[in-house]
Amino acid sequence: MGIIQRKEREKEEMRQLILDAAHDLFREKGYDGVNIRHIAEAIEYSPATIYLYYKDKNEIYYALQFMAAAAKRDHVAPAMSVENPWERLIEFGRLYIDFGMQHPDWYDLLFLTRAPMEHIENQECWQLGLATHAFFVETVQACVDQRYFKSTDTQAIAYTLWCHAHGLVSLFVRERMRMYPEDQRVDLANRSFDMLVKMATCL
Amino acid sequence: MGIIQRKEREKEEMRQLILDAAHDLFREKGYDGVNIRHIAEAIEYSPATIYLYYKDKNEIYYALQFMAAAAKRDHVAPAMSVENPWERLIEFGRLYIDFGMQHPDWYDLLFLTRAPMEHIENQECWQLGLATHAFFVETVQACVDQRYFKSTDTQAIAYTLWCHAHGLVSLFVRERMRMYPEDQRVDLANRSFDMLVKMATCL
DNA sequence: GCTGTTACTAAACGCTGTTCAGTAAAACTG
DNA sequence: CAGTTTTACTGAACAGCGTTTAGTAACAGC
Repeated sequence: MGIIQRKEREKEEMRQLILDAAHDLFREKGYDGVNIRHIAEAIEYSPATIYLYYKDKNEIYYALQFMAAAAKRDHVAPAMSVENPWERLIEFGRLYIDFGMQHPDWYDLLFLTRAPMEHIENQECWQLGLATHAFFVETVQACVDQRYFKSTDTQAIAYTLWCHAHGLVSLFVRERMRMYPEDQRVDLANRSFDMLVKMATCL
Repeated sequence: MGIIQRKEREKEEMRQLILDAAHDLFREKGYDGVNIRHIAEAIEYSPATIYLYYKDKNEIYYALQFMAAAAKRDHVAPAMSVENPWERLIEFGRLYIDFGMQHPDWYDLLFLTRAPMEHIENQECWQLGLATHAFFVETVQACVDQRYFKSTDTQAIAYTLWCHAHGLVSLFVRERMRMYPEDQRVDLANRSFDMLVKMATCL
């Protein structure tokens, strides 16, 4: 009676096949450049077949968003092992920005896409993001506890730092830094990060 | 020989008619919800007529982007008359964020839309944005000159402040603040702004 | 071997942005 | 005013999109 199990497995493999193809195409052409027919062609099935495994295009987006969230978690993971909370916070911020700069499309998907957010909050992707965010807030809390800040408003401190990092990456990702020569942009971003670290010390 | 002038004028009026209709529709339904046929219906012309006045949909977007830039300039204009550079800077930041919160669709269009940026840099909209940005940088420079900051890296200071404000607004606009209860979001944004002002004092 | 289920697809639908051939009015010319 | 050209506009179409449906061929169970 292993047929049902086999079918189940094949179904899951097919879902993964679609996702992998979508992922590859996305890295090549960006999100806007990919459509269902492209994905279908890549896996050598008809477009209609896709809809037997994913309700609609959004569901594929959500799955990719989850992959992006996992990639981000892995990228910032090294920061978690830093003992000192202050240094951990700095390393976390540095890696967060580094992730956004190196994977603008994923960052876009996670934080800038206008995809319908209503249906996403109970999903794995959002949970994963929340977990990373919780780790971030906990690190800020540890810094507050150890008197690295004058302020004790953990929530506001965390949000302020996040605003800076997110603003930095998204201005870069969405190309709103054009008033600065291209070869200065990364340097400016680095100086800005250092500056925020200094600012934070007297917060 | 006033016919040519009249035709010229009528052509300009038609362009404005299209733009006004697009603007109204956009405020109602958001950018994604508006298409050429909607605009055509609103002005009671056929869709093809639109293309006699605007090369393509992007050109209409650019024109709307210009309107958004003008609206933003007008919104932050009161800050320009503040004498003291430090207070001017704070007021400018406050109004910038206020604009983003009150007109998320316009802010989106100006700073978050993935519209092709290549063709925009020589246009009025970009010039307008540059002018506002220049005013911002000049204000930071005035603060630097009057020793409001310890640092003298005007560029990095300006960019850091912009990152924070932009991050704050865009997290709000693109609904990535869902981990905070809705009624706390504005308050958190305010606390974060106050915090950044404090941080900046010891920069 | 027959029957019902499953996996898949060709073709279509309705929606986009955009183009083009055709038309009727307006402007120019004599 | 009559004849010609130029202008302003449109209906119908095209290609590309996400998605649905009717139908088919292979498979599973008896």
